[in-house]
Amino acid sequence: MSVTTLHRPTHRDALSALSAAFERGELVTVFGRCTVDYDGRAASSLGPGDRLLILKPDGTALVHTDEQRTPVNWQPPGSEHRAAVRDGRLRVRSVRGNPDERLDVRFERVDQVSALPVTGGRSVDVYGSEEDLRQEILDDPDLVEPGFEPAATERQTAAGPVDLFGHDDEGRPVVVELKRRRVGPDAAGQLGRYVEALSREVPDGTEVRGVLVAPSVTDRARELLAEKGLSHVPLAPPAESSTAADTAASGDGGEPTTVGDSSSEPEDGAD
Amino acid sequence: MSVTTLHRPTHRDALSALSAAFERGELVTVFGRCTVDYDGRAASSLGPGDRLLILKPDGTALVHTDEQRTPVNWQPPGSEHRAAVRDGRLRVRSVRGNPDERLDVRFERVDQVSALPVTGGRSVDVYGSEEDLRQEILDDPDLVEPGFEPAATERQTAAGPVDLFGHDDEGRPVVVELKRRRVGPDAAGQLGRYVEALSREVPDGTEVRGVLVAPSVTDRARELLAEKGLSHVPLAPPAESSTAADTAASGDGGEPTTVGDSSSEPEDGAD
DNA sequence: GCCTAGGTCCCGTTA
DNA sequence: TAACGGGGCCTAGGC
Repeated sequence: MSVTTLHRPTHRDALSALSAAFERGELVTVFGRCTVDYDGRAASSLGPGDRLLILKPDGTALVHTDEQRTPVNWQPPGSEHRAAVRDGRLRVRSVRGNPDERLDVRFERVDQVSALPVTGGRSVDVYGSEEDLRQEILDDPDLVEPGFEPAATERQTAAGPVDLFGHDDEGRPVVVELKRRRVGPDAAGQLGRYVEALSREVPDGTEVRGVLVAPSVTDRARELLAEKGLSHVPLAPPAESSTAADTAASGDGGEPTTVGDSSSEPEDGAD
Repeated sequence: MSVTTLHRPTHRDALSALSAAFERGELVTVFGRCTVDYDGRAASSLGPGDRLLILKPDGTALVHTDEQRTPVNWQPPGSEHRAAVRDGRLRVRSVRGNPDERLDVRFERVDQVSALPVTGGRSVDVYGSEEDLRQEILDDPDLVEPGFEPAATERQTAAGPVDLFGHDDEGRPVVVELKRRRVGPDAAGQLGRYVEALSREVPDGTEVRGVLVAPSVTDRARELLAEKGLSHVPLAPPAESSTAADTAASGDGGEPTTVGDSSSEPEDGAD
């Protein structure tokens, strides 16, 4: 029910702990000196070093070094973890099909094995997404342009679903592509594909307009939009969406301690 | 020099361990009941639960639950980690600028704090990348089409750098876009942009051809290619690039133990 | 610093 | 199942 940790276990003991933890549906961390080999969509191999292996009960495997947000090697959810002792070393193998992929982590030394009973919420609602931008516009269509009237979201076309479809103040069909952040040439191309597809579904001679709603666009994207006769409306998702969690900075309780890069700035409790 | 672990430490002791570990440049894991709040490019908040927090000396912060490869919350490298005890609870705050972002993890209970001295290689060479595909073609240009002659890689155009540029057996300019895996409409659009840009840099009337080299393309992508007069050459990166690490399956040493989803298959030592 | 595109992208949704 | 597009994408390489 609580955390189980083995320090410098034998490889056999580490194996036992691993197996037991997984039967309990717990998350497992293994730290020690290991090599990592991956073969699947691509292939890689990593020489000996001390790294952190994380095994999740959903089949996820992560190998982390002391740098980067991205694991140096991994296996996605749905994989099957197997552990064994081979040649006196703990070997953790994570395998999946479709595509066929295999990750092998071979420990020559195990410093720590921990079994962590994870509970509680695992999904976050994120504010500031493209969906929030859509809602913002549906609440006030004039943000796109005066007289704009939304007709459908996710309207299907031969080129795929259009974020927002409607008509302008003169009744012309308008395709709106939404982006939560600054966009490059790809977004202009995407909008262009939708406009072209819709142009073919509409009576000959009917002009279909295209509007890219995004906080900003790069120069190249702007050129592309101009070439294709598309326009850009600068608009960002709302900063907050009702629920905020910003009630800090009250009451002391201990001097903050800076860790990591020792900044030269003076420390104080604020912010 | 080795692993340091605290079990059920007080919040103050956890704080001390954290600070000490970071001064030693070690990776830190914290497991316990916590809430997580993020505010930056977007915003989110996560209610109480038992989760694994990983703090790297390069400024990376990861909050993992028992599911998914992607952390439920995080902070990219370059952030600054600070820890403090507020209202009797351990609070880890990770902040960065450009963009301004903040991650707060507040523990109401700390089950374990570990400091892990990570060493050894942290970067992998991956085989099967787009670069390997390029090399494959440079070694044998006929793979694109008989008589194809490469002239430049990363050739600059107004629309950006072209993966591979050359001429066909009749001397016509050819733009080659490389993809390591099956591609969709976006790749067709990308190639189209390059072809169009190059057409403008070339004498009037000179036809610029476009070739998409990829293992396969989706139906929609195929249609787009056809519309734009572009072609597809089915070709994948080489399966292996000299260095292989596949010498397992020799010698027993212990019965493999299946952990995780208990598969009904009989276990044996092979593969 | 921004821009551009690749990635073992991951991930959810829909046809 | 495959395909398509979003993502706090992350990350590397240029300019």
